[in-house]
Amino acid sequence: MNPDALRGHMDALLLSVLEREPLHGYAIIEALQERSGGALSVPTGTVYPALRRLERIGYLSSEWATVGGRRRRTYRLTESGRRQLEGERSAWREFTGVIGSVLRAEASGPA
Amino acid sequence: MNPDALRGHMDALLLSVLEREPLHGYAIIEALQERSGGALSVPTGTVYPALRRLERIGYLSSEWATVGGRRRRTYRLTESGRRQLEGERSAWREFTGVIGSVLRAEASGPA
DNA sequence: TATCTACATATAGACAGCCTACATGTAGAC
DNA sequence: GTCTACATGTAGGCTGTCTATATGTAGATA
Repeated sequence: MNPDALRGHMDALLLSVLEREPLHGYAIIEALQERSGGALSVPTGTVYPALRRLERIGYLSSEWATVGGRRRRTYRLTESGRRQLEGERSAWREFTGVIGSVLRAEASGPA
Repeated sequence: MNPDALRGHMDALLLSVLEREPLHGYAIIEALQERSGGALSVPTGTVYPALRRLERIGYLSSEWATVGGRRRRTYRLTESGRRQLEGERSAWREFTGVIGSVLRAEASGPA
């Protein structure tokens, strides 16, 4: 998967994976991998800064927890983040529709 | 349309629009707009450098023409570009499949 | 005990590509 | 004379993803 292709869609992925339940960064990476059938390997250097950015914007909130001696920062969707996720979903549908319409235009041409 | 979303898909759009026939930059911009139902307004500062990049890579070739007193640089797909377009199309299908699978995962969760 | 792997977070700096803004020029309409 | 459409191009900004690196715990295994 070309990294550049993810540009602008990372937010949607992260918000989406947090829709069901709060998760910490490491678990988010695993969840993305799992949900994508192994196709998405998002590096930590992408995920952690992105989560902080989303928190700064107000789409996520976080709190520290210690589990088994290890420190985790658990992120949770805010109300604003939940609304944003809806927006991301419809933006995704529009995006795929638009690009798809260009890519699918038959080589034979219109009437 | 969020500009960042186009990242990494510009090549596919440009190659696709040139599949049918050679076009010059200005006409490519109009074709993108038309094929997308008006949704895609790609600025010249994006298109012209991208076309040059694609030519440098070898996916496009170009030649100057003068029509009605105006100079045009007409771009045409090379054989390599045609193969690349096939690759871009399958990459697009994979991309939408992967992102879609993450975004569509039901909030109710698996068994 | 030492070492390795999985778990867990974080930052600095590189990199790439899309964008805004600007520059330049012709043709034709009004 | 001015305005719009046509037509190409570059410089520099911006931003987000990536690579590489740093740090540290827990548990398995030799």
